[in-house]
Amino acid sequence: MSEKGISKAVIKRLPRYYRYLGELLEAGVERISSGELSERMKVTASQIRQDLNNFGGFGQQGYGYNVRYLHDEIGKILGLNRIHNMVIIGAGNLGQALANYASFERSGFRTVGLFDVNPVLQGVTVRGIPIRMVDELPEFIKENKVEIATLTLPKSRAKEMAQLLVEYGIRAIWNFAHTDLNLVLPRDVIVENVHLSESLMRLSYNLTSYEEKHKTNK
Amino acid sequence: MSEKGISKAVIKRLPRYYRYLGELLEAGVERISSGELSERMKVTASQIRQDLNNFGGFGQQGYGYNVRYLHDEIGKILGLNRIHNMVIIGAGNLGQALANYASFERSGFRTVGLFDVNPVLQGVTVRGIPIRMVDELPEFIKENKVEIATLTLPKSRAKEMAQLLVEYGIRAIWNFAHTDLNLVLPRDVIVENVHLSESLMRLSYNLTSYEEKHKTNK
DNA sequence: TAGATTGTTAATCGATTAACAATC
DNA sequence: TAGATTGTTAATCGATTAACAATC
Repeated sequence: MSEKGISKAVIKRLPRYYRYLGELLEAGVERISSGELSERMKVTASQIRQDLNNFGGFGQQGYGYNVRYLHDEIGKILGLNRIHNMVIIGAGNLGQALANYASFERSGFRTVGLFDVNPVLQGVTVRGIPIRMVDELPEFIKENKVEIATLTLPKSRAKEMAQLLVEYGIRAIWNFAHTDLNLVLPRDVIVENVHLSESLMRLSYNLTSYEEKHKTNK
Repeated sequence: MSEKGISKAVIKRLPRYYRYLGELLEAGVERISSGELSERMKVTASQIRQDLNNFGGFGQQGYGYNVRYLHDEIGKILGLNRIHNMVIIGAGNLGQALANYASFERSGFRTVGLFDVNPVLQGVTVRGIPIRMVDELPEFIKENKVEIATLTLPKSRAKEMAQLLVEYGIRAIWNFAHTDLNLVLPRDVIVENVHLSESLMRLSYNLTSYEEKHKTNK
């Protein structure tokens, strides 16, 4: 019953399939073959079929895949068929920006609380959510069945806060701090990293190496 | 002279090496072996040596790597040894949050302009940067030698804006819109994606599949 | 010189692509 | 039934790890 050993590479692609299927759905497309989808997404049809077959046979020979069905099934695999309660820890610029992002709500990710250590922020509200102090966290997490904590704290404070959050019962951390939390947390806690500065460095690498490559041609 | 064919997997790891070396540097560590570094970073020593040797021999047999030297060399490889001028297109919550991020500045990424299509925002300033209207873009990009555009626009507007930016001379796009720009842009334009919603879905997948796996044990 | 550790080649492992039999 | 397209096995390709000779 339990899926096991699905590779990270496959999981990484699932949300993109989900997005394309959502767009097809909106466009009123009813069925699609791996061949057609492969053209749109610029991946091989073989990869699409292999990826999907990690989770089951969603298609039908001679027909292809029903768009709505496949979209919903991938949604279920991704856990989008239920509500996930989140708190945001760190109500600085990024924390507030994420709290304002209504679009996560549509996929079932509901921000129920916003926390900070700075007393000046206490009571300030963002999109109707008041900023609370972190000492209220243990109770809040239990009462609101919070699964996910978004960490938008400076790296100096992130590790200890992550450990506290886990003590308080948080199951997953969406980590925006520039540090590797997974090395200090139990393995059964999910950590998903968004390292913006690293993303920017990769961009910079590509920019730089592209220029290097073409310098001689000028 | 020109590096070619460095795999994406390697490039993805470079910023992390850079971060660890920066921390060692701050901690006053002078030299480090691939073995020691491998323990800290939880990767194999072999991988570290292989990765680095894509770019040159930075170490010394019997000694290891000089921390400062290696840090600086990786910095150069990543293009962090010069200033990159950026504009942010889309001055909503996320755009403003990114404009407020002083820490990118320290790696040489300088936000010189902030643009939006909404006239209501015209003249509002964020961290001293006034929000401008997009019709000023062509001139602004040329005058300020802007290389990178950060796209924090709703997906409906992202593709056409990306195409305009490229016409205006932008060399790279840091894409926060939920859409695949690379499919509509020339191949020599660098696109680095930050798909927050996809990141959240991967987190949700891991959370869900972990629960599935342990459900039976209860 | 002896010990340590790199740079690099070879072996293994995993992921992607190709091929095709199964089947709608 | 014939045509289309999946599900799945086999072949290829690439990335990671192991091993070790080179060398500081």
